[in-house]
Amino acid sequence: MIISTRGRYALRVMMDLAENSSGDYIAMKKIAERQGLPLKYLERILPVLTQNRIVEGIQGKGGGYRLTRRPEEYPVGEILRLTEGDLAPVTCLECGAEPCEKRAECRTLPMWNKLHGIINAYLDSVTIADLIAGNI
Amino acid sequence: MIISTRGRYALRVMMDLAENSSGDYIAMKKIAERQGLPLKYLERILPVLTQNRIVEGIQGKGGGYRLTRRPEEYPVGEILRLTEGDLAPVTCLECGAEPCEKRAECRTLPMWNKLHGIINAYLDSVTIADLIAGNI
DNA sequence: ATAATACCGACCTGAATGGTAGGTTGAAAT
DNA sequence: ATTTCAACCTACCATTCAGGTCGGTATTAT
Repeated sequence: MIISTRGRYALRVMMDLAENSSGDYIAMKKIAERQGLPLKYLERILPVLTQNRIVEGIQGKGGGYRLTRRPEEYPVGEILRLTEGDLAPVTCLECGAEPCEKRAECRTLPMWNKLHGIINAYLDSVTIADLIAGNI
Repeated sequence: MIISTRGRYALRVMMDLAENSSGDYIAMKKIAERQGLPLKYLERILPVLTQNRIVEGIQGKGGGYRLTRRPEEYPVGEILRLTEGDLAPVTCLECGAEPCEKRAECRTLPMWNKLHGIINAYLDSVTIADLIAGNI
């Protein structure tokens, strides 16, 4: 399994924000209720999205979250890379990984590299708008 | 990360068996030494390969393992599915998973399905012989 | 008999998942 | 000013999984 609940919940939140965008900020409590997800857990997932300007978060009464782009401008891959970390198929390809000493002669690495590329290319070809429209 | 050491080690073993096939059975101890992998751990990984006739294992002195097909007849995907379980990107798609009650209306499922297909198609297009030949 | 080998089950450690609990900060409504 | 609602933050916790290790048993050639 690659994609944990963190990434899946983040996608659900993004879709909810996209579908209920009236210009107002939307409280996470509303989204949690609508989507049937644990509020406290969502609160732990969302900071990375606000820090990366994926969504805009406003505190205080009447606050909440709002998209910063149009739904068709959010590739699914971008959301997943932020919430899940790299979508690397093997640890060797992860960003922070200490380089494997067999890297130079490794004969499986090209395969993992290509797989990594294929996965990212596909996930970046789908947008939040596509998910909503059922355009898969 | 999708692929753990189980699957990666299994591939290394298969490549080693393919490259050192003289018709004789090859002791796992030899492979562990050559590849620098923990023998005891390999012994825990291999039974699933023998049970599925991927390799043939013979006990006793002079025993060991031997491929049952030619290297070009082993798709990487087959080895990985046996050692890693499904290569499903989300738990919802795993074989033994209890069906999600939102499955019918889930709008991300088609994307996961397609991704799953893409991953399997690629990994099944590469064979052990390709890995050895650097044919990626 | 002995040595070498696959095979098998129990155990162990550390990290990650999937949360929960409780509080702090900030802004708007009263 | 006070209250209320919201994001934000830190610590904790239970369960599962990764990546092994350990010790032994069954089987076969010499």
